[in-house]
Amino acid sequence: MASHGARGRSGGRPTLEEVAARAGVGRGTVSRVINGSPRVSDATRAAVEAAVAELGYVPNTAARALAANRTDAIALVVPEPEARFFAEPYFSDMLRGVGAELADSEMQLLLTFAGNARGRQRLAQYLAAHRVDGVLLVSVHADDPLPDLLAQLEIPAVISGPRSAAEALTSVDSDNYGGARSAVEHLLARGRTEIAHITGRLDVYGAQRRVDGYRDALRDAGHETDELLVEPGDFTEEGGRRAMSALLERRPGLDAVFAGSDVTAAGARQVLREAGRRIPDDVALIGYDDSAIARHMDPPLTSVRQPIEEMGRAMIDLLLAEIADRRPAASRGLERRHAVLATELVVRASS
Amino acid sequence: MASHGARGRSGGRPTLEEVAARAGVGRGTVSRVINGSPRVSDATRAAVEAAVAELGYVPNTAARALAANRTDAIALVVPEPEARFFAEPYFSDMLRGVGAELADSEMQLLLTFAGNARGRQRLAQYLAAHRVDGVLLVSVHADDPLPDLLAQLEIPAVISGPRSAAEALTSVDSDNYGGARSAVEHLLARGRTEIAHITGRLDVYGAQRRVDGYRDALRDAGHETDELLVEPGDFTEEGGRRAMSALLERRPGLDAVFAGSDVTAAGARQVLREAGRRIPDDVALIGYDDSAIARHMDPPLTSVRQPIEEMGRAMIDLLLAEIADRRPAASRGLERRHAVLATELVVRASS
DNA sequence: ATCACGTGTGGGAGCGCTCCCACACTACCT
DNA sequence: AGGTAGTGTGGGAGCGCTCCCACACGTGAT
Repeated sequence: MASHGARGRSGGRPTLEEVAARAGVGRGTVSRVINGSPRVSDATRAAVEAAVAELGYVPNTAARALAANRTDAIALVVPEPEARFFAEPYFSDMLRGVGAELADSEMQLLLTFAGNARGRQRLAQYLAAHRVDGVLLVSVHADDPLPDLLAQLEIPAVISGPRSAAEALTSVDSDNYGGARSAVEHLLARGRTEIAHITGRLDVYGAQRRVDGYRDALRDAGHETDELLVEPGDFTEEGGRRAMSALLERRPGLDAVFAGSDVTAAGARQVLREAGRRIPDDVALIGYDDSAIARHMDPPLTSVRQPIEEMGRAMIDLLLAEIADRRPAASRGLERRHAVLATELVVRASS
Repeated sequence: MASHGARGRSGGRPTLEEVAARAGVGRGTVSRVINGSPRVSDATRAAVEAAVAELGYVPNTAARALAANRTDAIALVVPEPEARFFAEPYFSDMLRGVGAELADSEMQLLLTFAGNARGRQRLAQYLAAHRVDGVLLVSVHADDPLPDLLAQLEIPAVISGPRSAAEALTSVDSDNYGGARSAVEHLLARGRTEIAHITGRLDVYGAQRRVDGYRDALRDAGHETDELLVEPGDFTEEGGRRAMSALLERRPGLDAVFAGSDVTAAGARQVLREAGRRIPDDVALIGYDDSAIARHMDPPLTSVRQPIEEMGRAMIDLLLAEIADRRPAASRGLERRHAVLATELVVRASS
């Protein structure tokens, strides 16, 4: 057996040319049918479709990508270690929305982790090779160079987070400020007076905005700011425990805690229990994200729902639009390129 | 700093040809350097590498794929709804092993969900288009047509599970039978006499093998089979609760439970607690997977550790070898194409 | 009749690579 | 001297598409 015969012409998949021959038309016509161009007569279209079906023709992605200079793929970039991706429901919700919105598109989704230096390196290489038509960037940190890199490479990209994170990039955000306000206002309305806040990781934009919402709600209600009631967390359960311990020590009289995430609230709850505080009788507790944890906690946790799945959908919509705009290199419409989605307070037994 | 030098040309990225011109060599030589061929003199190689660096050359993936008829990508196919993927540590461990082993390869990993009919459809289309060089198939169910499809399309593939699942495909499995035996033998050695088993989903091959191991261990120890001590579960917490309730009703005198997964064990634990049974005093409990849950449970859960991460590594190794073998269309070495990795019982306070 | 258009259609010219053959050029034999 | 390897190198011939120009047809206005 000739070793170089592996390039087998006869045994391979059918090509455009073969379909064209079968249907008795030219290559261009088949291409038009495949790509849904309207400039084909009904009879011709039917003949081509028949030939495609008979031969089981499937377009060669590589050839298309080379000729058309596009890949029909987009990347969901997670600049976090994989462990966090699995630990936080945020990402799975986001992925669900993205997947759903992408379901009826031809686009293929690539999941890319870039949690360490090596991953960053690979990603940069990857983007430089233009292996994707667009990028979805979630969980961007304060000093992250990724947005700049994307802008510089002129790769369409949508970021989840506030516009300030990367002015040049389209963004989709949820109303972190308003969500935090609604939580605090709810606690105030229930008569709580000493309300603590365990923040998220402050190098994540949204976490900072929640702190702002917390502060402003208290200030607008006439409370004076007590910085000892604010303790940094990091979105993890362990961080929640640590912060709660610190808070109890500094302000044993607190009667409510607004946590930066449900997971954090779970950690805080443990410490409160161990300290003999009843929830909500002694201390009211509110989380953020309204994830599955919130529903299953004992008692069920009041939480600020972010429309994460919708955010995923919105991000895809904007990204696809931006990719489509890239073809005719005009009309760089700057209108409504920054979306903010509303949050909702889901009240349960913990408050 | 010269990275912008050649950009003006046709507005695009530098090509092989441009690198060749810059280095004063031919296209073929540059290609050889890029692909690490040894048939290049040191001087020439250095010149080419300099030109590559100066121009910031990055190979065009599409062109390479078209010319070489390969994609440098492999797919990790998860034939489950996305929710399960996130809920079960099994998948994240597997992904970690796969990712680690792939880190120093040029291969890119695609994560593909095919949990519903629509996903299946997309996947089939995807495979038919040969968009990947190989496939990793995890969590295959009994009547799944995917292995056959892969064999038919002649796409290199490695399956996680026993060889019987798809004789034609390379497989990597952990010793489910032995793992279950070791768990039961441990319980027997501790003097337990009425040992129940909550199974995994029985349409998953591994779960069935664990039942076999459970039965054989009891039989070999001279116990007679009591089918009322076996209750089907589905790997979920809820399933564990349901099964435990059923078992307690049928066999209130049981003194040990071997659960099909740690998550299942967590569910069983809740029901045991509510029924007033102390662990391990009244009832010993053993899980499977040795996931994070096991370590953090109260009391810490004895569990059968599967080397999932290693399985991921092994799968990648075998797959890459198979892809490499595909080039010279000879030597379809059938040797050691079915690997079985050992399990280990991790004993903690619950037994 | 001529011209002007719009509508379908065929096929040439690439896209940027890899593969492989041909061709130096150098050893080291007979 | 001629022969025979082996080594490094250049470049033609594609891979299977998309893009776009050319052209064959209508059809209606001049």
